[in-house]
Amino acid sequence: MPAGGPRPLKLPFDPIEQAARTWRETFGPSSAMAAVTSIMRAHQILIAQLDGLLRPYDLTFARYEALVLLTFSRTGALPLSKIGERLMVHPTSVTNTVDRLERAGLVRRMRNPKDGRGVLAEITDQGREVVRRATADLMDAGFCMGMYEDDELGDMFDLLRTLRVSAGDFSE
Amino acid sequence: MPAGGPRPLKLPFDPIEQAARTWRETFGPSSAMAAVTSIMRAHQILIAQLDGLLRPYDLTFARYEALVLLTFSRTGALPLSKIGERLMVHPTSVTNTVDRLERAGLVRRMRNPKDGRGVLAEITDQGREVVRRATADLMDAGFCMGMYEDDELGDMFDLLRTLRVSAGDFSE
DNA sequence: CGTATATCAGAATTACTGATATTC
DNA sequence: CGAATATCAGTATTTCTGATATAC
Repeated sequence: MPAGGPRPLKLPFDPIEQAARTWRETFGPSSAMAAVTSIMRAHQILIAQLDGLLRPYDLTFARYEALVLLTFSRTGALPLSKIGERLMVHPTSVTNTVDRLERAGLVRRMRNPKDGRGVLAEITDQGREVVRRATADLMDAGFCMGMYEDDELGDMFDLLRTLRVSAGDFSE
Repeated sequence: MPAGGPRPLKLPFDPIEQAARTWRETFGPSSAMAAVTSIMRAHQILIAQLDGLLRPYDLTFARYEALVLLTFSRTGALPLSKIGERLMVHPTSVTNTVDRLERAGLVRRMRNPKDGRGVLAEITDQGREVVRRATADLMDAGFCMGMYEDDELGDMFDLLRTLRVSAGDFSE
């Protein structure tokens, strides 16, 4: 489990900024490299903190996202294929995630009455309760983004949206 | 190896934006959640594309970063502890990374003459050549950030810097 | 028949928790 | 002696590559 998190290092300088400086001298323009490295590090920080918050519920952020997705569905159940599509994870990862949630009693596998090939994952009452409590904790923690103003969060979403569009995540 | 990458899904809508809408109705304000989810997805996209570009060199982005760090050092050699500090990865991950690079002949382990406890990783001539070629490829691909203007990349770096400062990565 | 849906086996990456030998 | 530096064993998570059984 991606646990405790990268302990604070408290370097006396910004390591990414310094690398960017050296980079510029060696290879040339470096703003793309600095931005990419920043995203990598931001992801690492957030995963560590979010997984830490979710550990009391024996959830990772990935499993939490799947549970939330089921909560949002009309009937509390979705085909595994749809889960993979929405969360953009590999089919085998969906199987894995649902295995783990099922073992914990948070979801239940069912035949898909609409499609004999398919399987539905349905959230249980216990699953709904866990999502409720985990979400309360995450929101109390401001999703680990409490250092930002609301408009900055909007700016970040807008900026990253360009990348997601280019990757072909969705049209329009 | 984090291979090929998440294939484009071409949903007819933005799944993160839609989740944010539902989220707002169910739990409340959602800009932090949308920003976090965007960072997660951006990381996933970038890792897949960068690792894809580096696969011909049998490198992952993590191993590439370590190699670049050595390139930037005065003597081409650094203590493993320093590598872990700069790249902000776990000591066991450094050992792992250096193992892999050493097996590929890109770095060489040496005693640290300044500290009998320590080990230096020194980049080899072959390692320098691989970095040179891999970097050329990455720069040709604009680090997979070619959809952004330079000022947008700067904005992104500045925005994410706030998160890194809050996480205690560095002071000032 | 060809495609889609899961699942399984097997492999790789990354990282965390201890525990340990060595050296400062 | 206490702290730092790797390393090792073991575990967890996630993902990818086939291969496969089932059903559309």
